[in-house]
Amino acid sequence: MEENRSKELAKTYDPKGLEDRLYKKWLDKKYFHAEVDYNRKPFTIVIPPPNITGKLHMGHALDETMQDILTRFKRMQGYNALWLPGTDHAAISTEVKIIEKLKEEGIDKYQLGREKFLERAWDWKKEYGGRIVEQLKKLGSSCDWDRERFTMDDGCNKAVTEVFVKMHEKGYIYKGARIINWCPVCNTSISDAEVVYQEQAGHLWHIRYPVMEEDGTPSTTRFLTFATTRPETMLGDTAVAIHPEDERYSHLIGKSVMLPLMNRVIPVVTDTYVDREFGTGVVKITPAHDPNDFEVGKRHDLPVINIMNDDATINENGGKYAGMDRYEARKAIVQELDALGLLVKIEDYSHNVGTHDRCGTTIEPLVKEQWFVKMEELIKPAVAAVKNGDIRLVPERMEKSYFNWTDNIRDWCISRQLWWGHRIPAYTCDECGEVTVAGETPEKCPKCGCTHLTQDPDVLDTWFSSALWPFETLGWPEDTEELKYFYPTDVLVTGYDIIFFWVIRMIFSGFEHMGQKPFHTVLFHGLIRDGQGRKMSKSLGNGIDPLEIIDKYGADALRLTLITGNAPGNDMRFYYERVENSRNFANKVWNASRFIMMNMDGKTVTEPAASQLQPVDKWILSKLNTLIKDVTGNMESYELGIAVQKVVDYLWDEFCDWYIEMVKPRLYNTDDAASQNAALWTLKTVLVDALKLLHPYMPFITEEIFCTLQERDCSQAEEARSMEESIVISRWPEYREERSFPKEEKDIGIIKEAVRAIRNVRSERNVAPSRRTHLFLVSESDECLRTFTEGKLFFASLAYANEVTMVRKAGDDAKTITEDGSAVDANMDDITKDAVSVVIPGAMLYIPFAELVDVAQETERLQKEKKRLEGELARVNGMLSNERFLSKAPEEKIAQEKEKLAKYTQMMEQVELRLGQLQNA
RNA sequence: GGGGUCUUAGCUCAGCUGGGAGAGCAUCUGCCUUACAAGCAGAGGGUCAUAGGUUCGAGCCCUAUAGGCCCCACCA
Repeated sequence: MEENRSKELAKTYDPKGLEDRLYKKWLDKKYFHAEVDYNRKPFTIVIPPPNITGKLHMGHALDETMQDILTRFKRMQGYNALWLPGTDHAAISTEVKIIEKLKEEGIDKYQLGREKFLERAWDWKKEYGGRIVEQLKKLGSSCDWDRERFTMDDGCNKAVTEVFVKMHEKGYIYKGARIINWCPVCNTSISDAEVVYQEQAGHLWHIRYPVMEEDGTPSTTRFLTFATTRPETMLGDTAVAIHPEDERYSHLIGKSVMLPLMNRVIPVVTDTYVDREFGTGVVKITPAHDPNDFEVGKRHDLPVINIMNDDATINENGGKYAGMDRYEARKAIVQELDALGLLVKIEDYSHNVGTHDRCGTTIEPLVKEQWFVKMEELIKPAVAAVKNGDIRLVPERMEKSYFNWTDNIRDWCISRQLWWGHRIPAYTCDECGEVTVAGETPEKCPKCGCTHLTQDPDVLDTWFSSALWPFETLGWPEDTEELKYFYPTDVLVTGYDIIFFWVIRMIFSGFEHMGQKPFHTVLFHGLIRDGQGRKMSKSLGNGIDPLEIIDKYGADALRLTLITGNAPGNDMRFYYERVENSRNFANKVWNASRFIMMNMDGKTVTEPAASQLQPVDKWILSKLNTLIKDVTGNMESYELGIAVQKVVDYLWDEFCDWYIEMVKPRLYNTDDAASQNAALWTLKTVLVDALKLLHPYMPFITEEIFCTLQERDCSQAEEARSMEESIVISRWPEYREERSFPKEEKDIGIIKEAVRAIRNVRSERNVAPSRRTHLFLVSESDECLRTFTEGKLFFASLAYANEVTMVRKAGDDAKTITEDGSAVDANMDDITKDAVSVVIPGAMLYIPFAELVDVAQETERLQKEKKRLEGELARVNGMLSNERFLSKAPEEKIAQEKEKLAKYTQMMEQVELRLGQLQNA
């Protein structure tokens, strides 16, 4: 202990080393671990599991910071706080990465085989799954690592199978041939949500098909012309469609046309899907390769001819084009059509092309057998829960986005032609083809009894398991205590970009499988962009690595930066300047603490009697009290940025720039032990509480100071010290009525204004260089304000209401005043003649320096002030004479306005008085 | 095409249910001051996109317009 006290604290705050040391301590002490305890209220957050392939990026950093803030806040409030971490297997993105890596080694996925491939995948998981976890720790995340989960661990696997079987039994999961989005590069189907549309320059080919004559031969004169962006799909055309009410083509209803190149006669059908205004008003119908055409085909019972292989080459249904790549075939087909005189023209055309969000490949719509989840019924409770407020989305506007999704929901394609993921528990009988869905591999086919069954090779969409995350991580489908105690969880924190992918799916899954919502609040955040407002991306190379920022500025500075300066749910730009500011704040807090510890050194600080507290002490304590109330309120309504901004402003502006300055003369220039004790106690008390308020945001620095302070504080009783061995588990400060001092708050507020006014006048007059002003109240009984600047001593007697504030120059008698510290009675008449006045809210300050007076300037100032007051008076009078305002406004507000009226009226009188005096002068 | 959102100081953004235009950074001025120059004390700078409307009163509510961004759907 002696050693600690004598050790000098570094002049600047350096987070290096310190952060890892503290994090290790927290883990060793198991502060983050939560056990079921029915005597305490739980607070639960499940982490949005980062991909095992992922590297920590700014988006994660923000997401984790917000969750950590909530968790730490609730933990300090006494909740049994559980933040449950884990990682996601991320089916497709992981598989893509592994394939890439294999390619580098010259290994082909299919040559390697499924089993070996999965071994590699698990190796990958072991290597990289741990990486992101370590990076989360760098941020200070207070996760319960003992409960870490993985979407493909045994428990989750069990949950997924259970859900699949159950939903299949209920008819919510079905297998069907549908148009799906096919990625020819990844060789898998993807869901609608994984398709991104990109504007691409392409062409519009105008093609004509000969109309069939009565005699069954193609006409050489009558054609039906249409336009297409994908001419190669004509190989699979099974009809041509027109609008039923389109008079231009009514004569062709019931007729057929000849499909060139394939020499297939296909019918002309009528369908309202056709837009008469677009192009020629004729559409070729390719049910196998276009979702709309597929629907048209169903309505008209058209054959579905698939002309494409999985790798986007033309298959045997494409006649002589079989084997060609889709784009080669396109070229060849266009050429041939041109040769046949069937190509009318080619237009440049820019249109939206669907691409795969993972690899950017243009997707091909294909008809395939896939597994789907029927959404219509499932979605209902999820919609209702948000509508009736059972689940709250923050910010509220996200509800619109949410309903936009739910209102247009389509069945969810859940099968993926991948290897890495949860394999679909469906088994096909080799003999009779019967499909059995079961939790365990069936011994024999229930239909024919054959013992040879083959499991469906496909795996499930990665979001299928993530949808179960809030309860599978708590032990479901087992009936665990954890599930009973921690479920439903409390808050889900995530980006608005995965409302559909994840949030909706978790909500309906919670209702379906648990009969209960998975969480009561969803807190959304935006994206982090670079300094130019661009999305951070690998291709742009504009990503900023959070770990680099942590290394340079510390995790606390990064966290503070991410959480401040933007509204919930809005995107934010990342600037180094802002991190610097955060780092500077950390340094400020560090130095304030250093100041306090230096002064406390070797002293026994005890709680002073209320009478020993000086007005400034009461002021800062009262302000703290208000701060506690505000911050707690803001945090409870998820206004995290606003809350911490208030703490920062309080610590920097009020505590450091005013309180510490005001208290210095007391510590350095007097011997009043009681007063010093009161000051030190106030410094310590305020610091500790403010640190606690700050701790959820800046866990490391607050812990370091908190502990150092405890160690050095020899007045602290031994048992009291052990009660709060760490700020992590310390008690959240509470509002205390006995520490509310409205009068002192008002008084010091006025003094601050007064001092500022003095500084302004001095600065404007260029009378003396403006230097730091030290001031403090001499005693509690009188309302004297003693200030000194550059060694000159001023005396101020302060009053409000009907009195005035005066600052007198301390001449030869200054010393007497200093020594006995008593108030000076000043007569108004004595000073008004040679004083400069400054109007401040609620009081008038006279600065009695003749040399400062410039009548013209002062008159101008007062006239400006008069004008402002006139405006204010007009406003307040307007309000108070308005009947509607008087009848509708709350009492408090009316009283407030009346107070203002009185105040302004009085200020006006003073201004006018002073103006008169100046005119006489 | 449907929906959302934004337009406030030079830059990036706060501004909750209408009632005194704010912060950070940048700029300028003055300070080595006994916790902190990563600091301190100040200053300048805004017709709150435009036009209407509701109101005693609008950055905030309503309508329209212009421009930016995002999401969804997607037209062959």
